[in-house]
Amino acid sequence: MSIFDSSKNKRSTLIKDRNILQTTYIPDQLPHRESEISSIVEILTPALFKNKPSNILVTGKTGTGKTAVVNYIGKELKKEDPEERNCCFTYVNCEIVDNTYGILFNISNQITTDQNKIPFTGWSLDRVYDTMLSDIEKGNKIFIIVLDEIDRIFQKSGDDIFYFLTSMNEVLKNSKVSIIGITNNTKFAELLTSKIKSRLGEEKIIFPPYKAEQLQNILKKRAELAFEPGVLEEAVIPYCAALSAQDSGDARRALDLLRVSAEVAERNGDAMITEAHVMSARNQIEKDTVKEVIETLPAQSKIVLKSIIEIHERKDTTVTTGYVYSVYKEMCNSLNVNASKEKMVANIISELDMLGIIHARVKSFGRNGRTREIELNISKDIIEFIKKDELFEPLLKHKPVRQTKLL
DNA sequence: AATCCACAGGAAGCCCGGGAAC
DNA sequence: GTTCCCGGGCTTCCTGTGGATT
Repeated sequence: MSIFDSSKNKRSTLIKDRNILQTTYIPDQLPHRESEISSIVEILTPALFKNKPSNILVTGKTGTGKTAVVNYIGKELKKEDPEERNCCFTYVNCEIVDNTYGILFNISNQITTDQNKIPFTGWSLDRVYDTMLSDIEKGNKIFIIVLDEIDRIFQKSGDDIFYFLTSMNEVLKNSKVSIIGITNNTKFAELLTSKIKSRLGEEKIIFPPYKAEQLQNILKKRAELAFEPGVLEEAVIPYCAALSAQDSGDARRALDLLRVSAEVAERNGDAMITEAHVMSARNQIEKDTVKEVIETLPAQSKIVLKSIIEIHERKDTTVTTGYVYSVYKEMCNSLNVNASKEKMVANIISELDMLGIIHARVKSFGRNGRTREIELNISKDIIEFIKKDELFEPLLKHKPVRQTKLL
């Protein structure tokens, strides 16, 4: 008898292969990205003949298939040149490693085959540069280096790595280096110095967001592989696609929606996935993201939010900035936290508004001044969720103690 | 039309912690 | 270890504003 038994027995009857619905899965075909693929392939083809392709900057919003397309091309490139005689494809995600050393370490360890690898830490950057340079030279081929989420490095470590990587070719004789930068920040190019901008962005490929019908095709392809036949109600995929297209055109989110819908159906023990499941999946996803946003809010913001909730529950008055501030100050007192000034609280209120947690609009009350009228924009169970935050535990504990004292 | 309330919202300065340079 | 510098959080200061009231 194992604690997993009962759960194991009611294992999925709907989903055949869960992996396919994960966002990390790279499919064999990437529908509606044919033109992007062929432009990148065209740019990269010289690499197969040991000529240096132009550097490419790939931009587009999240979930438009940038990473998938580039990795797919990488896979195909390897098929064309299985022994990596003429070109070698290297992928680094800069979100995970975001300092210059880490990136060089990562690239060079993918490139070098032999023993003298760069250690995880300890060398000076110059030595890493030199080692890498000679490794690349020794390779005697074209190195295509993909830097995903390229804007991350820039934020943390500036642009010296770009400078290094792009200027390598001036020194190299046998080998050459091409860079493919991927970013979802459309303004990324503007942040770079003009010299690097022109080097890095020799070619620019922009990935537009998917339209509803394109999302539909993508989902359909995945669903055929992932689900048992006949478990999807006909309207489910169009519905998922429409919802996602109207939000963002983000294929990742569309897939998440489909996957969570299936999970909801499974948990209910239903034999088919229906529109209703999609609806509740959507609610759940939204709730989860809101929860996460709230959970990661700084303490001050949480206290402001809690103040707003408290006033809101008094029901008798409208919530205004001044009112919030007075409640906020009291609460800081009882929590033993030092309170910020009015302006700060006003800023936090604006922030909460931008996050969509509250709805604040400026309204004039005539002689009674001009201030923001604040409404909550979250559901009841999320309000309960905030109240349970560990930050406010002292408040819960204090009240009963005081009461017993009074008695 | 003028007044006045209770802030909004922008600019500038202060302070503190962390990392780099010495 | 000390100093310097930088960035970001926060405060201070200031001007602006819509509309009920006078």
